[in-house]
Amino acid sequence: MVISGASALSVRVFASSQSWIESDAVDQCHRVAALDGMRHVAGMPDLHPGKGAPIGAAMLSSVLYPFLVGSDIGCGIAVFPIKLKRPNLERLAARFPDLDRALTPDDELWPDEIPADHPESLGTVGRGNHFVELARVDEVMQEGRVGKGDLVLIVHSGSRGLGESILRAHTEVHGAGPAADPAAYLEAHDQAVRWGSLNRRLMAERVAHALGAATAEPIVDECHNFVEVRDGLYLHRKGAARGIGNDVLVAGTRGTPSYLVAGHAGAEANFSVAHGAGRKMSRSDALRRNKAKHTVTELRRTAVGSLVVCGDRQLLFEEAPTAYKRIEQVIGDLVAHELATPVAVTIPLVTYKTRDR
DNA sequence: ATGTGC
Repeated sequence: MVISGASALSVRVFASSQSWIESDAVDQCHRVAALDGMRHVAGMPDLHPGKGAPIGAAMLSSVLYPFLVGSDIGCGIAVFPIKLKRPNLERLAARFPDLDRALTPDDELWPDEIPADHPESLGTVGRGNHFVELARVDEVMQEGRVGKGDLVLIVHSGSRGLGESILRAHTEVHGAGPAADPAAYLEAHDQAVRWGSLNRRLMAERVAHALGAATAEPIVDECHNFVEVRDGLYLHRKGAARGIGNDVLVAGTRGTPSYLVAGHAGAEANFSVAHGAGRKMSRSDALRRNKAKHTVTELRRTAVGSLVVCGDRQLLFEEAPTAYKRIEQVIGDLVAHELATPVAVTIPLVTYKTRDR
């Protein structure tokens, strides 16, 4: 849908009529489009309402607005090839390391240099929709990246407390207003982006090491919460990855497939692709409805046979597959709008959310 | 989303 008129608001949502997009999220896109300096708002097929700003949107503006990126600056998804001899799911799930415990300088994996001099919570996954997943490549549509049957680690996490502190420092003074000193914000932002990427790599190394496997360079590592300077304008991405010749892992849920796609989005889509299935229910709705619908046992052993490591019952209900849209629909919309082409499908084997207790 | 808010 293209909505523009006397107000010159430019909003486009890349979703078919069959895709459920909450009107609150579209309203948020229009409010963002009315901000000073805003040129164009592109909603991805996983668009859903966020706190103030929509999630699953790329927003191009001559003015830099930190709140459009949000607190988890540098959040993204990386994919690491991993080789295991004979994957026994129960045994592997039990061997996952404690990713709620931060690395310390005593750890073998402790890096020589840490962006932003922020050693706190390094190597931890966080909460919410973050996860580390061992998955198997189930189908290959385009050769050259992964092969059918290959195992991968999918790491979805961000900059933890660092990005939050960067946004808070801005918000305390300027609220939802523009960055008073864009260069200073961008410098801190860039460090959070590097910190997030390092964090994902460290988690992959922690897991691979615990599972007795070798680590490899990621085949994909794309942020979906960041701002990019493009032709002198600020392209804010909030739950929207770059999709300009690069591959992106579009995450399904803890119980459904994920898709590796090749992005080829243009200006109308603000050069972006979706980052996941997108929430269909708010966390509170998901908690209430899924408590009535599922047992903990069901959610810990999913419909595709995967195991979910999650010692937090509430998080398990909030993150249940039924709280999300169908990933096939999101991918279908990306394809229909020529934003991306599927490369491979992965099926979860073991997903780590938070330590078992 | 968050060394988590009232």
